[in-house]
Amino acid sequence: MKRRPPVSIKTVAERAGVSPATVSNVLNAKPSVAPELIERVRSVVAELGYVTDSNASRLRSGKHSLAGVVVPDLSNPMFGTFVSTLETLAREDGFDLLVVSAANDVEQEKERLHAIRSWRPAGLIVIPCDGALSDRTPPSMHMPIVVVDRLPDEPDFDLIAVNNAQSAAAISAHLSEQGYRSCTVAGSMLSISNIRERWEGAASAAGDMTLSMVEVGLEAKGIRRRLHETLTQRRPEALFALDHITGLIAYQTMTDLGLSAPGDLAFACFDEAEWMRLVRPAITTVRQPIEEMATAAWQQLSRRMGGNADPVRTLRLACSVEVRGSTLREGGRSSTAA
Amino acid sequence: MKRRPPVSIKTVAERAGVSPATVSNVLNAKPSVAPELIERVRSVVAELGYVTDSNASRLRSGKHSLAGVVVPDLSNPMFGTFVSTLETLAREDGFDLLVVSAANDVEQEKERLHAIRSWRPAGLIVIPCDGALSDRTPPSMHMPIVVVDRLPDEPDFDLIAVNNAQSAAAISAHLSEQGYRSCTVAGSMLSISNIRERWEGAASAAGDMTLSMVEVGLEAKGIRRRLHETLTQRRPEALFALDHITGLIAYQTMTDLGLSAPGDLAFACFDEAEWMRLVRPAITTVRQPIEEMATAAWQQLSRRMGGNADPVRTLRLACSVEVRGSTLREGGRSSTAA
DNA sequence: AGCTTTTCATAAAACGTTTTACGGGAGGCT
DNA sequence: AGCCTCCCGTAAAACGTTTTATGAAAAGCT
Repeated sequence: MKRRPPVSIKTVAERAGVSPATVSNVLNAKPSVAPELIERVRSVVAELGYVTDSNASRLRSGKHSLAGVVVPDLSNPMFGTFVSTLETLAREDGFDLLVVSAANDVEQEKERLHAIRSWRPAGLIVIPCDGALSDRTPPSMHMPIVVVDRLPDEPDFDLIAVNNAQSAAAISAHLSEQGYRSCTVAGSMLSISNIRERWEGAASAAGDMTLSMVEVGLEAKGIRRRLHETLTQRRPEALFALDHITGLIAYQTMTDLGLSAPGDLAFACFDEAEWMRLVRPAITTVRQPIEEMATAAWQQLSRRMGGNADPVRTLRLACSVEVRGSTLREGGRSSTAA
Repeated sequence: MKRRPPVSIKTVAERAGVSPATVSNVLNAKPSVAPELIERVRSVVAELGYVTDSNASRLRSGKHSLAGVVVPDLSNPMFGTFVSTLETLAREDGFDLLVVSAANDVEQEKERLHAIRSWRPAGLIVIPCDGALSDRTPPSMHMPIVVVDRLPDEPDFDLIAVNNAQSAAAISAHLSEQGYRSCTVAGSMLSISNIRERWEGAASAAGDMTLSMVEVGLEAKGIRRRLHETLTQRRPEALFALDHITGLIAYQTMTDLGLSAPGDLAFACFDEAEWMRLVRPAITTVRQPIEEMATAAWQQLSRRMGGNADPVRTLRLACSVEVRGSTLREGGRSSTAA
């Protein structure tokens, strides 16, 4: 725990008997430095373990190498995977990532969105808690922003999302086709655009299956209560959870009540987690292409940071619908469709 | 996408008709600024949406408000939860977090550990890929570092970990007590300290149950192959997975082979994930206190960043052992113990 | 009024870089 | 020899802040 004086470019310069400018030139591989000096500087850098201060560098050169990522909740493995993928891509382009998670709280999201500006990132990738993003991005925030997964209220941003409506419709159609006559659709909140889109999609393809929607909120306790009510009071023939958390708690609640799929009721979930393939019977799901979303988001942000000023663009990726035992009426075989 | 000129403290100063120094004084709540000026500056700041540049601020003041976090893999929900918890704590203390994940790769970890220095964080919290951390932290890296979860090779760092050996011993003892005569213990790699500790703990309490260890590696394909071999060639009476990934793939493999616990063999896992309570029978696990680890890590780092120079300290937290159906011989009831 | 003290705003320096502009020396040409 | 390039290294300015030192005006005192 020695308190050595910090080593700066000056320290290196002195020790190598050159000027700071020369050290800078060596480190940034500028032409016109004598080979001998390059060598000398390099060795001093290695010896001292000197690393350029990115902040000072950015300050002078204006070249940023930091990008910000805002997700609703890092403890959700979907977002973890998203960030993880993003990070690999960013590093390839020489960027570091400042990651903040908003704990599913709109207030915190606002605060973090503000705080992150103080680091002057070159751009932002945001999965907003809900749609009201423009409130939280003052006009003075003039850096490229790519929004992912959830539609912002105003179409001022590039957007990467999935085809929520079609995918939900596929599940709905499948359930109807299997002969279920009633289905409860459960999702956190309709104010979140992807939940809304999924509900609308499901509704559009229900055929003569009667559909009802229940909003369960974001907090575990409340979700559990609402689902318990739903399953005990007038149990539907099918249950379709519109997001991961709701699906998880729905399955727990079913288990607690001694209900199993598809015997007591069919069960499907938008968003796929590992365990959904592990339980028996396995659960019918819609799997989102997380890695592809991350890749598309980074590419788009990359372009924007590079100065591209094309009109704002929306990209919808396709999910895969995985039909498994939890929704099959008879002992039919599971299949996969787009 | 307008390219406004960036707004700096000077812009604010001009517009408010004061000097930059005054603006700084207002923003940092220094005494001796006339109330009227405070008001004037505040309103211009709000109007322009000005946010202090943390980098420039740090450069001059030497006060850092950034801390680094290095985890092996963000797509692992345990680490996601860890980072998420950490972030809340950090924000409370006015810190932002630079999060990097090493994709379980020692080379990448080294590279990131190097790269992160360029941001001059005030301190680092690291969950290393393996033990050989000191290679990767050159002496010139003189900032406080708290290591979490895995012992570094040299005890130069503060450490927060769990009582791996005792907890694994508890599982081992439980299995032995239930009358299983042979148990295969599967873990990624013994070179990772917590896996090693768990194996040693398990071995210490096996009683007359014969134990054998199989190292499966970190990569899904290899893990699957090794476990498949183990379960088909000379199937033990019990299987104890020493980490989350191994546990997940072990369970998948069992399912694929049509084996179920505890009938065909008992199954237990170190590390608990949601699904382990959802499958039937539920799985016996050791649950690590992730949030507590994060809290302890931040507290310790906080102290160090505050200048505390006490001798390096190791903290071991207790896990809870959750005995469930997957290891119970008879139709016994599940119980919980420390 | 004349003095001291207090109050409060500012100019300028500094932080660690990169960049621009300059200059000294070596070599090539007439 | 004189001149013009070219090569290569450096001094100094600049980036956006905070801090230190300075000084002007206001207030308090006899």
